[in-house]
Amino acid sequence: MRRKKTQIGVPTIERIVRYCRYLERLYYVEKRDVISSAEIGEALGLKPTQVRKDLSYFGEIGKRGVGYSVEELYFHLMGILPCPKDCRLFKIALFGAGRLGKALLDYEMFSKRGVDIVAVFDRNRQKVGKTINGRYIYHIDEAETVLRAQNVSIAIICVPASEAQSVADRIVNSGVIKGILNFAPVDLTVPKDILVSNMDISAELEKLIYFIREREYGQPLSV
Amino acid sequence: MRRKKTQIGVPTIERIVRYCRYLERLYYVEKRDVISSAEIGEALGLKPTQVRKDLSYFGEIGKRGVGYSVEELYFHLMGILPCPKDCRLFKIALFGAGRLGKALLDYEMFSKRGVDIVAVFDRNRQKVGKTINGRYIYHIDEAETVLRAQNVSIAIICVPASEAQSVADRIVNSGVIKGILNFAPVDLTVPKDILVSNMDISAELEKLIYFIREREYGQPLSV
DNA sequence: TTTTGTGAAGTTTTTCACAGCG
DNA sequence: CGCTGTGAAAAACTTCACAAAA
Repeated sequence: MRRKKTQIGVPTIERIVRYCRYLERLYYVEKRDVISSAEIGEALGLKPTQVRKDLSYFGEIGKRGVGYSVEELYFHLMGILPCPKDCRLFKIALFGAGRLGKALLDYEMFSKRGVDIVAVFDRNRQKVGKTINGRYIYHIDEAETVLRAQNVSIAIICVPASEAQSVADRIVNSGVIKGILNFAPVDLTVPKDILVSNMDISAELEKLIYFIREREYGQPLSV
Repeated sequence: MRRKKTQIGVPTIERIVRYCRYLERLYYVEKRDVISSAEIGEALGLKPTQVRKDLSYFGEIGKRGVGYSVEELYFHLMGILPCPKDCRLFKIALFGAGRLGKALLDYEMFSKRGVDIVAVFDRNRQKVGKTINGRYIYHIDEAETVLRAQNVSIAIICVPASEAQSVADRIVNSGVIKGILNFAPVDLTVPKDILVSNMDISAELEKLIYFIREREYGQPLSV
C-alpha cells in the first residue's frame, strides 16, 4: 500500500504558529467573535487565499458567508500545535549560562507557554553548583548522565560558536535528545534522526541588510 | 525594455550566509586551499547540486575537475553579503534593555562582524540616562528625535509583546528606519517599504516540537 | 577522470478562479 | 449576497542529467 504523499509543509506550520498567536490576542484581549480570512491576512501580511488554504488542511472550520469563530479556530489550532500541553512532555535543557542563556531562562513567552527548562549546563566551574532562576547549573561533563537521568528530549545551545559542535556531540551521545534549538552561528553536524532548528541572530541581520540594500540600490543581484 | 525576472530568492541568500560562515572557518582556521561542492554540501546538509546552483548565480567561481578555491570563494561571497563593510553603513538601534537586549549588546558575533548598536531605548526611567556596555540609554519618547539625528536605519525590537507594536509605530514615524529585527512574539504591522525579520524564539521551539512529535507518532497530520 | 555549470524535469508552495453553503 | 473551501494554474525552488572544462 502506497503512503499518501501530502504532508503539511514547513511553511504552513510556521504560519499556523502565527495564526495561533494572533487568535490568542483576538480571543483573550480583543474579545472578537468572528474573523475573516481577509482580516487575518491583513494582520499577518498574507493573502486571504493563503490563510484559507492553510486552515482548510485541518478540516472545515469556517462558516461560508460569515467567517471563522475566533474561539473555535483558536482552540482548534491549539490542538494542532504542541503548546502548552506537550511542552511539558518534552523536557528541555539549556547549554551555556552566558547572557543569552540567562535571558532565555526567564523569557516571558517560555513560562507563558508552559515551556520549562529543567537543567542548565556550563563549562565554567565558577558557575557550576550555583543556581540561576531556580535552576541548578551542572558542569558540561555531566551532560550525558543528567540528560539520561532526567530524560530530557530537547536541548537549547547558547554556547560560543567554537564550542557548539562539541556540545552537540555530547547531546547526540546521550541518546535521549530528539531536537536541538541552536543559537550558535554554526551549522551543526548531527545524525539525521535529530532535528536541528537554527536561530542565527547575525545571519538574520545580514539577510535583512542584504534585502534592504537590494531595495535601495535597485536590485543589484538580478540575473 | 522588460526587466529580467529571475531575482535571487530568499532561500538562496539564507544559504549564502551559511556558506560564508563555513568558508570563513575553512579559510582562517582550517587553512584549506580548495573545497568541492560535495564537501560543502555534506557540512551544511545540502545536496551538491544545490550548492553549485547557488554559487553559480554569482558567476563561474569554481574550477572544473578541481573545486572552489576557498580564498576566492570566501571573498567573493563576502562581497555579496553586507558584512562587514555595510554593517557600518547601516546604523542600528536597540529597543528594550531587558535581559535579551543586554545579551545582544555584547553578542560576540555582532562585534566580530562590525555590527554596531549606536543607541539603546527603554521605557523604564530607572534605566534611562545610564550606560550599558558603553551605550547611553535614552527614554523611548526620544526615539523619533534620536533616530533621525543619528540617521539610524535598522531597529532591533526586544520589548515585551504588548509594547512591540507601539514601538514599531514610533520607528515607522521617524521616517529613517528601513528594516526591523523583531524578537517580540507578535506580527508587526508596518508600511511595506519597511522590511521586518522575525526572530521568534517560542515559535521556533513550537515548530521543533511539532516536527518531533510528527516523527515520533507516525506523521499524525498527513492528509 | 574529476568536478563544475546549467537547461530541463520534478517537486513544493502560492495564487487564482470559482463552486458551494449559510 | 458574502465568505469559505478547493481543484487547477502559476510561480518558486530543488534535483537531475549531462555537457564542458581543467
